[in-house]
Amino acid sequence: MSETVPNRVKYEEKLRRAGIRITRPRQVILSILAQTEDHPDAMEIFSRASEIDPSISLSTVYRTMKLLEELGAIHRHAFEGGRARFEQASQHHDHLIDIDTGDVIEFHSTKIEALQDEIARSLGYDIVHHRLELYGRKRRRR
Amino acid sequence: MSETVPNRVKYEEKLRRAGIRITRPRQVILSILAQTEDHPDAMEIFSRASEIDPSISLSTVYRTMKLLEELGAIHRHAFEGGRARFEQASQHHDHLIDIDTGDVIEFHSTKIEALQDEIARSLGYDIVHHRLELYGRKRRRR
DNA sequence: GTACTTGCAAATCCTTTGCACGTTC
DNA sequence: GAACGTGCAAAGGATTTGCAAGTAC
Repeated sequence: MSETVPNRVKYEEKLRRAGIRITRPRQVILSILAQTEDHPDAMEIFSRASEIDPSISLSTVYRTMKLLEELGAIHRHAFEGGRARFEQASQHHDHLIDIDTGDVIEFHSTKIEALQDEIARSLGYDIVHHRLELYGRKRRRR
Repeated sequence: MSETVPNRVKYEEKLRRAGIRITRPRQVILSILAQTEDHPDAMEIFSRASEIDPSISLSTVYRTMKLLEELGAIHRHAFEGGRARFEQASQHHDHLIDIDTGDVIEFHSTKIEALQDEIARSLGYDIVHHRLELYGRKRRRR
C-alpha cells in the first residue's frame, strides 16, 4: 500500500497492453494478488475478494487466474492435495511445503538445476520446465 | 511370464499376508501391474483389465490401486495433466516426462538428493518425501 | 455362513462453460 | 453500441462411495 509502484498497477498495465478490460472484479482480484505473500488457492482468493465485493463470483476468480496465467503474470502450482494454488510470477524458484501446516517456503538452487540439465541432456532431452517440491516437517529442536 | 517368481505372485503374497482376499478382479489387475513397464493411469489399467475380464469395473480398479498404495506395493504419481498414473514400487527414483508423447523416463541422482537434504535442513525442515519431475522434449539431432 | 468385495449408479471435489444480462472502451 | 466480461447454474473430468448382491475363506 505504500509501495512506489503498486504491483496492482503493474498488473493493470500488463492487462491494458494486452487489450484486456480493467473491470471492477479484476481490479479487486488484482489487488489481492498484489498484496499476497502466500500461495492462495482459488477459494481463498474468492473469499478475500468477497469481503471487498460480495458480488464477485468464483467463476470470475478462475477466469481471471487463467487469464493472468496465460499472460505469464502468475504461476499455477499443483501441490499435493486438491486445489491449485497461485502466486505472482517472479524469478524462478522451487517450493518446500510444510506437510503439517501447508505453509510454502520458496528456495532456489543453481546447483540442482545444473544437475537437472545434465541429467536431461544425458537422456537426450532438453528441459522445458520442471517441478521440484520438497514435502517436509519442521525440525523440532531438542 | 517366464520369470522365476512372477511379480503377480509377490503381490498376491503381500495381499494374503495383509489378510486381504485374492479375488478374481484383483488377480487380473495384479497381473497387469506385474507385466507393466510403463506408468498407466486407472483408465488404462481398466481397459487392459476389461480385455481379460469385461465384468471388472473402474471402481474396482480405483479401489485396488488405493489398496496397493496403502500396502506400499505401488506408487501414485500426479504428473501434469489430468489423471494419476501408477507404477510398481521399487527403488526410489524421479521422472523425466516427454511433453510430446507422455513417455516417462526414470532416473535417480544421489547428488540432487543430497542437495535437497541440505536445503531443507538449512530451512529447519526434515524432508518426508519429495517430487522432482523434469518435463522435456527430445533433442533433435542436427 | 460371515465378512469382505464387487458392480452400478449416484455423489464429490475442483474447475470450466453456456447463456442471457451488464459494462467497458 | 459493439465487443467483451460477469454471475449463475449446469456441465465436466477424475475419483470416491452407498448399497444390495456376490464370493472368498
